[in-house]
Amino acid sequence: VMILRSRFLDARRKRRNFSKQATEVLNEYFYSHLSNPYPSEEAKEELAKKGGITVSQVSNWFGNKRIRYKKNMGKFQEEANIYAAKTAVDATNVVAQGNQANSPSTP
Amino acid sequence: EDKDPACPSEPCPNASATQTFDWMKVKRNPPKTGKAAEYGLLGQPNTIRTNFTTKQLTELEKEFHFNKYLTRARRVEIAATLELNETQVKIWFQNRRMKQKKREKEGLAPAAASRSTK
DNA sequence: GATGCCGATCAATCATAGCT
DNA sequence: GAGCTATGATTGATCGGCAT
Repeated sequence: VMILRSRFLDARRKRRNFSKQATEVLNEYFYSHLSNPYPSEEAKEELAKKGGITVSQVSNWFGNKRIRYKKNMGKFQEEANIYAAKTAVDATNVVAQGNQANSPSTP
Repeated sequence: EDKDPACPSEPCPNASATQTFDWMKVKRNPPKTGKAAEYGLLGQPNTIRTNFTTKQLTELEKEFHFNKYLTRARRVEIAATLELNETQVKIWFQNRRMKQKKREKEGLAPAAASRSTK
């Protein structure tokens, strides 16, 4: 039965890629928090504002990003390096003081 | 204990540079939706995501419009009628409620945004 | 102690965008 | 224009926490 498998009730039609700015903001956060890329509701709102997208879209983006990143880490290495260079903040672990603003890796 | 002091600065020539954090190792248990998985021997029965038919979705949607929450009795009834687990019906309603909430929340200020709504 | 709901997330899939 | 990959959205089901 080739029943209408078409989910002709999907809003996914007519999808539009995010702007360069939005993608930039999202990736910046993702790679600067690679140890725990789970933005809080507040952080999501902030990212949504900066990127000019909705909070749901931010959630979707992180959901997809996390899954796809761990599915094929190698594929994102290059991208990771690019963004790693332009970041420094790390709010998750809070390794106390004495951390350089150089490399994201843990001393 | 599983810290690998990879190469901090400098893109070391060693394969993957970035370390693997816990979240990357998270694995979800496969859906035990089965009930038909009783013959879980031989080939793998079906521990996969169930695909609801249009008919089932239509009925569920209809019921949802009538009641956002189900009583035990109603759930049993619907599950039997649609040939689904009680759990599947329960979960469907939970997800449906969340979807409803999400839509209401967003459908309140789609685009536009003349002045930062705050 | 079991059961339901919520909020967040996962994981697979859909459908389109975009490049070759 | 087909073919393939990248990507945003949807959704059945899981996880942890809290309430009953």
